Amino acid sequence: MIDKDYSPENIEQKWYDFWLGRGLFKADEYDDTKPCFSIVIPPPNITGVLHMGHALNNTLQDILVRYKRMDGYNTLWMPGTDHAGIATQNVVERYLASKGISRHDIGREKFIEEVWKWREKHGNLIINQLKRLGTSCDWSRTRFTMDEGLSRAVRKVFVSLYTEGLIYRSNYIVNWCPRCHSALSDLEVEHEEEDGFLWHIRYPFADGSGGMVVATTRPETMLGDTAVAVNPSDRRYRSYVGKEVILPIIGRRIPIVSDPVVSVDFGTGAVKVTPAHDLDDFELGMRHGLESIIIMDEDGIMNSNAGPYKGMDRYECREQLEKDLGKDGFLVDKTPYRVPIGKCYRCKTVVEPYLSKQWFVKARPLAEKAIQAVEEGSTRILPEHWKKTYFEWMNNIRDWCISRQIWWGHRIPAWFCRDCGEITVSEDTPERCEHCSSTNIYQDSDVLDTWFSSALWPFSTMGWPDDTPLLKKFYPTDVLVTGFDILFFWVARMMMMGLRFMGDVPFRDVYLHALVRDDKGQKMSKSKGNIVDPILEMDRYGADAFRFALAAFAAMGRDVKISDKRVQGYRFFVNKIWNAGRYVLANLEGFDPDKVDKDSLKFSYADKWILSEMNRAIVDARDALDNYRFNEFAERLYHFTWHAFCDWYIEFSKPQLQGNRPDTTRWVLHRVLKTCLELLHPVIPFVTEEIWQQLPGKEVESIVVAKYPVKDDSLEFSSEADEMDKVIDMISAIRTIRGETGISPSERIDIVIKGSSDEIRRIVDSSMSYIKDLARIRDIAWITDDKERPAKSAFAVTSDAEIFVPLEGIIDTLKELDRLDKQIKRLTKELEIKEKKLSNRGFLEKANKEVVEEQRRLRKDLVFRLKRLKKAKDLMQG
RNA sequence: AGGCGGGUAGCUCAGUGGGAGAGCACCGGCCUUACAAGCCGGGGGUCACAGGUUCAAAUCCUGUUCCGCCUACCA
Repeated sequence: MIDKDYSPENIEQKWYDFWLGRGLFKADEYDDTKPCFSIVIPPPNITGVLHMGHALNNTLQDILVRYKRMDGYNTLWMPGTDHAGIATQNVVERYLASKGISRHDIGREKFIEEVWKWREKHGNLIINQLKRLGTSCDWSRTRFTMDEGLSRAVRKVFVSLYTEGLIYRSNYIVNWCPRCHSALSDLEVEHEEEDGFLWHIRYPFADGSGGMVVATTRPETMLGDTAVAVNPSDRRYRSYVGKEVILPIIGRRIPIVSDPVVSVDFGTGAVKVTPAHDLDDFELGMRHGLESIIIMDEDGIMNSNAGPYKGMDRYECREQLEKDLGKDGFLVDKTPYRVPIGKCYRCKTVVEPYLSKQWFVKARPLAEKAIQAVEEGSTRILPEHWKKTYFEWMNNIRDWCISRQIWWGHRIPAWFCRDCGEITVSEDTPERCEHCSSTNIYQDSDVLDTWFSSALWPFSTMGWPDDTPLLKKFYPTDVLVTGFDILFFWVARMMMMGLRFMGDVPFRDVYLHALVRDDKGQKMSKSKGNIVDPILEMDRYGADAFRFALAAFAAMGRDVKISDKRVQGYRFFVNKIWNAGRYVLANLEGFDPDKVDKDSLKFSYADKWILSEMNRAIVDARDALDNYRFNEFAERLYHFTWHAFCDWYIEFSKPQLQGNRPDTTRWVLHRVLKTCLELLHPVIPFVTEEIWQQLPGKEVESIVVAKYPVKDDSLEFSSEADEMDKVIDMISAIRTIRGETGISPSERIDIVIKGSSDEIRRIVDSSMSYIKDLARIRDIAWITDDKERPAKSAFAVTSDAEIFVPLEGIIDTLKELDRLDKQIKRLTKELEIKEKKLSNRGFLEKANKEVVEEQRRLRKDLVFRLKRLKKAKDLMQG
């Protein structure tokens, strides 16, 4: 027997340990008897702490994996973590700083050691939090992007792409974070607009004949200007092209060039050109053969090219420069302006476009196949509308800057020769330059973008570049479940790398879920203070309720809005399951389903009804999961479990257990509860296991590996189920009368029924006990003639019967008339709509026959009920 | 600038051609031995707005408007 009260903390850890102990989450690459299903986890950062995004992401994956595992698949859910270069380096630097140490104090090697130490100590936090959620990963295979095997994959990929010319090193404008001290890829920059200014600065002509005014949002960059550009079609400036201006303060003579990229109508129509500090300017500079002058260092401090501003921070320089320009009369205007700002997505520092030598991946050739794969449907992107976004980005893809000027990460396998200056790229550490054989070589100090190794995740985790049995069996994976925010960062790049190195897509489906927001739809953030902490939610309500809430809100393509209160709501559901379990178990003592001869069972109406409902729930649940409709899955089972099984069947079972076929009832209770638990297990793993373990008649050691329910045609009784629906309608109708006329629930009453057919009488007669029990009826009398209708009585009509509650003195006649009027009014309105529809010739001719038939049937029903209601009203007034 | 998503009950959202739904909140009645974390009953919506297609529109098309997000080199 299970405890009276449900408390998650008593069961969650227990069963998780049990599952791990039995190795139930393990995949078997040598098993050839089953179909396969595989997923790789989106690896969380080792610095990460479980947030709602992780919780949603992993809950959805776990639902799929548990479903497939139960459905007989050889299932691999590959777990692991990501080394998160910049983020981790930041964290460890902060930690060292608290002890008064900088990474430069201890040097690269020692620092890396410190990071590994840190990882040993803290890197498992998030993994443990995932376990708390109940995730059924094959933990024995846990990978880390910095593992030797994965590092080998990184080196191999780098070398082959380099050899093919798809990786190159070049001087280019990159997004530079002066705080992280590193280049960033385009994706790692967050764009937003801020209040700023547009400065108008006059550059005098070199020949002293006047000057021209340029507009800029970053005046300090003028120190690196090497030209002024105008649009060739701009009449105002046409004659100036070819002349020179003198750069104020610096005094450098720079040319005026013309280029179509310049907008005539922005600012003054003349733009200052700083090739070393702006992407457009750099490209313009290339076209016009302009010099690039770098004016600040890697910390954003002005260098000697900045003349008098050397040593100033870029913003300090901006202020001072503005003063100086004003003093010398060069500053013509300063107007407020919304300035687009790029910020480092890690530390929010304003990035500086910066000219430097970096490694790039030539993305376009790789993108082509990735585009094609989605076009052809080798990989499906769901929800579909993300396809367009994917294509949009892929079609306009730019080269990917992969070098980072930090220490923590995969060091670039390239060596420079001090003698000949050439580069040697090699998987293994080379002893000499492959160009001049000099031994005077040194390795590039940069590391690779973390996403470079993440891009290999679906196959590097399975042992690539070795040709492992795991790869053979489980690549490509079946589905990738991840947030849409890393569609480009990660999904697109895995597609490119998978196709290039495995010759096949990394996954058949990509299911992109939404972001988790608060209940007002706002993004969660620490500064807003609206964070919902998943660990706290699990502490309060249990992992089961928490998971169910996430699944129930995960409608495809919509944000997941969640609040503490909503999780609590589903805690009530889990509690409901718990209590249903208690009820069934209490009635199953001494019962062994294996000893029951199924053919000898004599199912009642109610039995047949719930078994048929069960079949429908099974079909719907499977259909929902097969199509990633998690919310439908959750809601469908919620409804079946609570409102079909608990609200109706368990109540039906009570009189049945007292009747003459208790064993049949037990069999049904057992069967339906077991099925409920198995259906729900993917989303509610713990409580389902706790109850399931106590059920008699288990075939396997755990619900984790129980067969996922399939529709059982031998338990399908649709016509009897329909008849039971009529009984349910009648019980509801009687309850409504009771509720609306204020008859005390404890009072048993007599009713009179006039059926519309012999059929209904037969049905009611054989369902008498249910009606009496659930509607609290003492006696049911039948009438066949309208003359027998009781005069002063409350009245209700269903599609099949009229129900009278003759309680003179107890019912208020006026109130009852009012009640009847309200119903008559409502049904009349409905009937009008039907009449209109059915008198429409176009409808009769063009609509489907079934639809017309259905409308006719509904009209007939309405006519019947209206007629009876009016009659009841007449009688009441009479 | 372009793209995408959304506007349905008081709140949060399902529903994508044929009778407007759920959960929560609200109102009324119940401690009926699985469950008061519960049971029974009830009220509540011009489906953003305007056109169009159709026998039929919350659903498809066009436009308007408001909100959110993403991409973009107008300094």
